[in-house]
Parts: sequence; structure tokens; C-alpha cells
Amino acid sequence: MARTKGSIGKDTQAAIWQTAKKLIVSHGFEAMTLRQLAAEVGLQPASIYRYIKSKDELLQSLMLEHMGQLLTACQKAVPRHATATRKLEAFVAFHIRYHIERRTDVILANLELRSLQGEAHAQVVTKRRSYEEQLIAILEHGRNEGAFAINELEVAAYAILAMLTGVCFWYNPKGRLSIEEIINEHIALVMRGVAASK
Amino acid sequence: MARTKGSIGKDTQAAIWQTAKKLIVSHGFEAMTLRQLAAEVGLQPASIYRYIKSKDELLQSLMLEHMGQLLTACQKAVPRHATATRKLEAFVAFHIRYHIERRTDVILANLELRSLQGEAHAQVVTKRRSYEEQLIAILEHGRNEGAFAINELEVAAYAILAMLTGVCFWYNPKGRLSIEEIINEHIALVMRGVAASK
DNA sequence: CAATTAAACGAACGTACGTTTGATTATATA
DNA sequence: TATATAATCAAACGTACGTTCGTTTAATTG
Repeated sequence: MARTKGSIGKDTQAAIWQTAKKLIVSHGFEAMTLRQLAAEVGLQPASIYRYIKSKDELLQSLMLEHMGQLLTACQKAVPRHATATRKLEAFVAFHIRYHIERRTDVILANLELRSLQGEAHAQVVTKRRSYEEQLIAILEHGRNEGAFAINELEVAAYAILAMLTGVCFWYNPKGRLSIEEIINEHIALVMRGVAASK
Repeated sequence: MARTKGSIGKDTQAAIWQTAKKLIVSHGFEAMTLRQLAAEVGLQPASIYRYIKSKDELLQSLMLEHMGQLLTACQKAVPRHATATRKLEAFVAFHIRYHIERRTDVILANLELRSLQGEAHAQVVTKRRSYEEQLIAILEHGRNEGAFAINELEVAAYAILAMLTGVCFWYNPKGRLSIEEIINEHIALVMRGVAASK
């Protein structure tokens, strides 16, 4: 056989990416083989190479794309002119919702950074830092306003991000709690955690 | 060559375990090769098999040992008869200190669970659950006392654990903050986050 | 000091991986 | 409808992996 009936490059490309994400998250990047990926997509191993340059480049694409989208989505979701309290609430809600809806991408980006090398690794780290700085800026704004009581902005930011991202690892779509309920619980924890006593 | 001068099994065993942890954390379990491990320890690949039954069994040993020690250490560190507030403070302090001091083990246990299979996987998950339940019990105690205001015990527990464990991933021994300072920041965040308003 | 055990070695095995090459069939274009 | 292009295949390459085997040397024991 060669070209198969009904085969369209765009669809195959999408299937490869989606399947790759799933396999990487469940087995790890190193443990996933291109043969396994090809088999799940319904191709021969060699055919993958019409769509990727190498296995490493596949991981790079997946991670850089995810980080880029996360940054732009965040900038849209958090209001630029508002109180720090409102900004922080918006940030928490955005982060949890975005991360739950793209759990696969998030887990991948968090667990496979060490499999990334060279230029791409540096780029991902830089983008992650940009994202962290958006939260740090909000916390600083709140401290200047007198609304937040925080000694160490960076520690607080890391703590909050770890807490929120952690949802990805236990969230169950069939579970008792809706995304909104989960968001509200976390908003309560975070806002009380940073709020200045009155 | 064969047996080398001054070679002692106990030392080699320890070197293998320690080096394995380091390599697994930095490259991932699947990416670490036994040849690499042997080379760093100063052995031929075959010699590793005097100390392990297989690569998989090595990971199992490392993870089960870590989880077991974590559980017993926790039970010693958190007072059995005290207010929920004191218990929670003790738990936060213990968790951060223990996790920072054994960052390698912790990162390994958190990132490589998916490389574990069968019986060992189930055992690790069970032990992790036991640990989570210790925190849940403290939170429930505090809610019954009226000291904590928490709607969802489990969500709060997961959130707190994620936040505290996150320290392992950014802590820098040469950084500006001491372990005590980091612990205090987190105690502040957590205690205010869960405290009932008076 | 002889015999036994402990701790390593060197060489090899089969397997599976990422990747390359060139041919083959389906769709799009003119 | 003839031609060009897109999408896949089958087969193979070299490499590196986990692991096994039998041997060799160092330390321990009686």
C-alpha cells in the first residue's frame, strides 16, 4: 500500500499531535516510542517523518506552543485596570479553568521540561518566568495598595501557582465537584491567605 | 580485572542508589541507562546486577523506601494530642523541612510514579493516600473545633500539599531565604487560608 | 596457608529504537 | 484525461539498550 483512501495531511498532523500528547503524559516522553505513536495513529513508523523532523523536535513544538498560548490567554483574562483583589481573583479563576481544560498539555509541560534541551529548553523557561511575573506583579500591586500582607512576593507566587496547578493532577471530570466549585474553594484559600487583616 | 582493591558491597550498594536517584531526577527513569549508572559509579554494566534484580525493581525499591520513611517520619513529627491549629503548623513545618532535605527522593517519587507498574504502583498510591489522610484528619479536626472554615476538606488538603511540595522544585540552598523563613511564609499562607474569621 | 565467599570483569545476546531510502498509490491541478 | 503533487508504505540501517554468562581477582574464614 501507499497513500490510503481519504488520507488528508491536516487530519493526520492533528492526530499525531493529539496522540503524542496522550502517550507522553501517560508514559513519559522517553518511554513513548515513535512506533507506538505511529501504530495508534494508524501509520507506519516512517510516515511520521512527513510531519516531524525528529522526536525531539516534536516535544519542542508541543511545549513551545503550549507556553505561548498560555501567556496570551492569561493576558486576555486578567483585567489591566482593576483592584489587586479583583485581578488576583481573575488570575486564580483563569489559571484553574485553563489548566483543567488542557490538563494534558499542562502535565506534559510540567513533567517533560527535563527532556527538552538547548534553545527550546531556555525558551520554555523564559516563558514560564513571564507567566510567574504576571502573578508577582498582581501580588506586589496588592501589597502597595495595602490589601495584601505578603513578606516574600516570589515565595507567595510560587506557592499559589503550585497549589493551583496541582488541581490538574487530581481533577476528575466525573467527580462530585464542578470546575466552578473547585475555583471558588481555591479563591477562598488564596484570598484569605494573602489578605491583610483589617 | 575482576574484584577491585578496597571494594566493599555496602559502599557500592549505597553509591548505586544515590547515583541512581540523581540520574533519574535529572534525566527521568526511562532516559537513565544502566550503562550510564554503572559508569558514574565506576563499574561495568554487568556488575550492577549484583545489587539489583532489574531496572524496574530498582525504581520500585527507591519509591517504596521513600514513601515508607515519609509516613513514619510524619507520625513522629505531628503531635497526637493538640489543637488543630498546632497540629497543622507542625504538619506544614514537617512537610517542608522533610521535603527540602530530601528533594531528590521527593521529586523522584512525584515524577516517576507513571514508570512504576503493577503491585508496586498500587502500594505507592496507597501510601500516598495514607499521608494525605493525615492532613485531611487535621483539617477535619479544626473544622469540628470551629477553628477552620473549610468547605471541601479534600480539595483543601490537595491544595495545601501541592503548595508545600512545590517548594522542592524551586528551593535553592544558596538562595537568600533560609528553610525557617520559607516555612514561616508558608505557615502564614496556610493558616490564614483555612482560619475561620472571628 | 588453604578453601571459600564476595565483588568485580569482559564479551556477548537478542531486541527495540530513531531514522533513512526509494517505491507506490490516491488526490489535485491544468 | 494527462500530469503533478500529496500521503503513505515496506524494508532496512546502525546504534544502544537491558540483561546473561562464565571468568577472574580480592577479601574472609577455618
